[in-house]
Amino acid sequence: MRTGGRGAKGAVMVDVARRVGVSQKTVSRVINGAPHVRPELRARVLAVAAEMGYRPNVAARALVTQRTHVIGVVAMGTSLFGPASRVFSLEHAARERGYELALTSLPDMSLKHMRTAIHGLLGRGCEGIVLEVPNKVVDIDDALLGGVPVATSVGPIPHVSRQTVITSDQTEAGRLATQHLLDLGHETVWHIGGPEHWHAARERRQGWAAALEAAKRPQPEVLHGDWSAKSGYLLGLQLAKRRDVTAVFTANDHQAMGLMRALTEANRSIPRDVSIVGFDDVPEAEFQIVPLTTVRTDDAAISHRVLSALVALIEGGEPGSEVVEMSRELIVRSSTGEPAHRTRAGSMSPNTAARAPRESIHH
Amino acid sequence: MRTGGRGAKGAVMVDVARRVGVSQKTVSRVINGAPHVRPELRARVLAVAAEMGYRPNVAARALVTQRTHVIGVVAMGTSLFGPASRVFSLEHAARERGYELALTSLPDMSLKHMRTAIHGLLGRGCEGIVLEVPNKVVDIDDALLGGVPVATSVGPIPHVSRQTVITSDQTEAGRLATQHLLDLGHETVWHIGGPEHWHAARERRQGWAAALEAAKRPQPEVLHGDWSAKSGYLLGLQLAKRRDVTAVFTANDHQAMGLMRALTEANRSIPRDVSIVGFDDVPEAEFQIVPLTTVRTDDAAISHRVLSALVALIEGGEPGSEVVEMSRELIVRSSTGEPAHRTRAGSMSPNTAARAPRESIHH
DNA sequence: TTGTGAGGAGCGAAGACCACT
DNA sequence: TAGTGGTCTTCGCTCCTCACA
Repeated sequence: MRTGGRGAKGAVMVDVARRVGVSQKTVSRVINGAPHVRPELRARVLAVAAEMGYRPNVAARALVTQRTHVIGVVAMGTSLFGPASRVFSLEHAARERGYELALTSLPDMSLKHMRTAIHGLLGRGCEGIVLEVPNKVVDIDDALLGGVPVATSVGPIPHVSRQTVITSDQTEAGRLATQHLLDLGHETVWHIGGPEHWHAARERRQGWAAALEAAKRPQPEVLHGDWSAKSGYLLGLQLAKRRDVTAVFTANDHQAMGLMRALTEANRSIPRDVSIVGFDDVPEAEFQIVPLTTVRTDDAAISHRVLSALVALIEGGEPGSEVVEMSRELIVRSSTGEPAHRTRAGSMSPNTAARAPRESIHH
Repeated sequence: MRTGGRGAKGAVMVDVARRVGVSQKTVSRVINGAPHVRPELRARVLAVAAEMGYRPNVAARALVTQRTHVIGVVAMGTSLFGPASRVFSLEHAARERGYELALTSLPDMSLKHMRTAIHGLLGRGCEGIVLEVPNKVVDIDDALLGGVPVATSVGPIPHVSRQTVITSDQTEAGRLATQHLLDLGHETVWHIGGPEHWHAARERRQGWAAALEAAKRPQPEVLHGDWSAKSGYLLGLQLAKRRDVTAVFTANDHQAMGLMRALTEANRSIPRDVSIVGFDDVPEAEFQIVPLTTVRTDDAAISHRVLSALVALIEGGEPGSEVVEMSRELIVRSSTGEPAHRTRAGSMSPNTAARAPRESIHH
């Protein structure tokens, strides 16, 4: 067997070695850029390898080096904008560092699925795991992990020792959004939050609460959505009934869209009757019928940090936690304005929503 | 060495075998569910394996079986709704069949990146490739692929012999959208298409053209966006200037959103002055300030078909092409209505856009 | 003969160690 | 003594062959 060609299966190192007339080890050295090979020989080996279409066998290499360079990702709600774009950021970050991702997306957050997912990832030989699921639903421990490290930005995972938690201070971003509304003159700000088991939802809510507290304003009861536009709409119908609601901060843009719909349906105009601030700055936020004021954060940077931290753990670093100052920027568009009673004289137009935006749109 | 425990690295088959007092081969049989093992012995082996936290080494297995069960995916524009959700559908489909995905997302569509991506995937030992990029920018050939099969729903890839193309008739969906507008009484329908190198964009446009042709209506010049809300907005500004535009079919929902914004900015109301049909039925389409009429297709089903086709090729099937009847459904909401001149008597309200929707929203 | 099990040979590459210049 | 390059072994597992009830 193995008479050189071996059909469609592709050449292996020995084949290249024989063809060049050197040992397999020498080819190995060339392929891995190891020293102690004359430049001319190196070039010849490379040439022959390319000519034969040689491609190193990852399995063989992984077997002997005990390294797979695979990083597992457990994600959820991947049809959502946030989670989806984070996965792709992770993918890029991993590639840059010579790792690849093994993705598992969970249909729901049952604990059983979680464990199965982790188990599967471990079975694939991944050397570290990134969790992109609500940390409250993660039920794993050191025994299950078998020493594989974890990194995440969703908050600390209980019962896992080798982990690094990246905390991206979203509180400040939530505070920023709320403060903007207070600055405009609103007496207080309502909040449509995300699911409480999501770390990001809790932080944004905390930021909102902090801003109100600092300004000594009453804190209305929080309404909790599920990130979807529909939940924003349903909760928005409730808010629309209350005449004392003049400003709302929603935990993400899609909920804000639903809210805008609900308010419109109740004949409350935006921003004359109610001002709205979203979160995420999804690409279409700027192009809503009422362009949405929102907070833009640098999610990709966080993903990169998470991946760096994980790689550090894999390569022998110490577990720990880092608080990362997440860049955030308030993008003011047309969905926010002063409360009606303060500008009553100037804006009696029946159709504020359809007016030209305050901010020109950039191309 | 290898004195049973071997520290944190986990047990291997021999360890389990020794512990049970059988040969390593017997453990192998048990793990792989092979016959010729007494039930009691099987149970004991399983118990000990679990107790020791034994996990098969995928690299070793792959090395000897020459199978990796990895499927490569080359995706693009993954922050877009369509591509992102397709990737996750593929992931589920793959898992069901015992395969896993290796994802590569391209930052842009340079040919160089394409080749690098394929090369990387092949280097990882993937047994098949799914292309989720515009087929026009794919520059690969049998030599590069080295016999690895390809499956895709983006149209045939030149110079690749082992491929199966799943054609999901989106033409019909485009026709449906256009016909709806014609049925409402619009003289003709304008079209904001997607990038022409995307197969889906071409098909949707063709459907639009076919509907107009069948009805013997004039075909306005097509405007081409890039799937983004911003492009819909910019092109929409042009359409807004023309008083003869009463109906527009956009190739996706996000472009439709931009268009709605542009029309609103130009003080044209939706649907009184202009009716709009989108495509995709993204979750937030229903909750826009003017709920969007759109076409919903079963993308996930197509992804499953693509994956099935690829697995068939991997496991020895014949290349070919399948035309799949893609299920589609027109979701009529508030962004479409009869043209103004036909209902002039009844709807002189200055603010049609903000009125309650025609369709009640389901919970 | 039919289960049931053990023993040995690789899979493809990398590392330790040795042997030439 | 450096620099070069070759030999032999090993990684963990599956398949093939063969020995025993």
